[in-house]
Amino acid sequence: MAPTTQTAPRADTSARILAEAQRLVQTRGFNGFSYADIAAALGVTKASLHYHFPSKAELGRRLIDRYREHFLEALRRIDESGAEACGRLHAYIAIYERVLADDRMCLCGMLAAEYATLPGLMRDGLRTFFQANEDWLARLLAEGRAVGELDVAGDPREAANALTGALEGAMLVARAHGSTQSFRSSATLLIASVCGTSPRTTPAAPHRDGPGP
Amino acid sequence: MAPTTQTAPRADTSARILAEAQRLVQTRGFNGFSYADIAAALGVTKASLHYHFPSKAELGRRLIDRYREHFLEALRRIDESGAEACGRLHAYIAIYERVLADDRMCLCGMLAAEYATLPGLMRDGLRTFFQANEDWLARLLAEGRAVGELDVAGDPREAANALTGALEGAMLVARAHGSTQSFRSSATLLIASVCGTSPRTTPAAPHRDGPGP
DNA sequence: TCCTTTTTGTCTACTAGTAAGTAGATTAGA
DNA sequence: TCTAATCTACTTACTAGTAGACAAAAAGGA
Repeated sequence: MAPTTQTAPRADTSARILAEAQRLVQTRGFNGFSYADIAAALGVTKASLHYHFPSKAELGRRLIDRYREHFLEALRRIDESGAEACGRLHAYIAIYERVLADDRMCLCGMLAAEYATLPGLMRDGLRTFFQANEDWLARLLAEGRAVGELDVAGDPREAANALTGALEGAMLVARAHGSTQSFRSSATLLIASVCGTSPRTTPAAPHRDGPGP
Repeated sequence: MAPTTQTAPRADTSARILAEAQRLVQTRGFNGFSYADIAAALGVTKASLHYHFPSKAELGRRLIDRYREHFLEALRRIDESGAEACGRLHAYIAIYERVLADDRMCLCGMLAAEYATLPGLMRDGLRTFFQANEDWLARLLAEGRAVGELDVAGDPREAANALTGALEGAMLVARAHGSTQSFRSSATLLIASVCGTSPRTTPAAPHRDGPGP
């Protein structure tokens, strides 16, 4: 294997593996990279990766769980911002926008495409992510409608599901299109469809603590 | 290789390869299957596949081109149906619905996720597909708005782009969700957002001549 | 403090299996 | 007899995953 000089063990290897693996999944898909790719990027051997994450399936599951936790943290921050429904919706969409600005697809959106080829553990994790995501969004829509701020027809859960799908799809085609602008204009239209007036609060400040969500 | 008894050459092998390859891309992604999978499903050898499609990249490109042609044919049929804008929009969405009913993702939506890993030839084909798709849809939206039938705000091209993305994304999450209903309710909301009243014509009859689009 | 033991993380060197792709013989039909 | 289509048998490269040696640090005991 490549590195012939023995490097000192470093405590953050697990974290570095996760970060690089997440980047690879978000840009190339779970079937689009190998342990060798991670190893090369990090300057370690494949065996070392297997020490930290025995199988690719376990690594994948960890990535999903971590992504969901980061995502839910971001949602919690939005809740705590005290913004009105429309501002919170803008902040929600800004999360997606930051992912795309980094030339990435949503981790779980990418994995959703590969769903049929994923190990069972990962499939369960995916469903949990989308469920939690849509739960939060449905609550936001319901509250926004209750105070007369948002225009949501029918079941908020269905609207949340549609909005999630629309955002994931907007990222998908924007990446093939090679234009972030494509996503931005789609997002604007989606916002306008539920949020007639312009937001009364600015979106939450973009946080950049880690690689995701 | 598996088949030891020499089978008689059959003229439709190319077509059978394309059909099976398309099914595999739509269910597993371009990186989620191999020539061996197609060979096994068809009872031929890998070498035989390479005779018809020298490389996987060429096979992929052929799949995209064919898919686009079938798709545009379907759009032409909708145009020729003489339905009003709202009915044509329903028929357009019915195309996606039929793909999903077959437990498949849109071929190009799937490939869009894998975009970064695709050979150049395939990337070009993908962009052409989305361009043609959105061109048609933008024209429909513009016409529908001109006759006062559709409620489209802003540039019809941007609305078409957003709608395409929303439908692709709705398929994506519906597949992970395991429920066709998820797609259907999203589609209903999307239609309602531009097409206030119910359609005055029934959607075009589902054609089933081939494997796609 | 010095010495031993254990733990942690890494490496080299391998396995078995699969990937795409090729060379060349063989068959069947026009 | 020629050509299209198929087969057998292979190559090279990569896949996930493993066994076991090694080094450094941490922990514990005298």
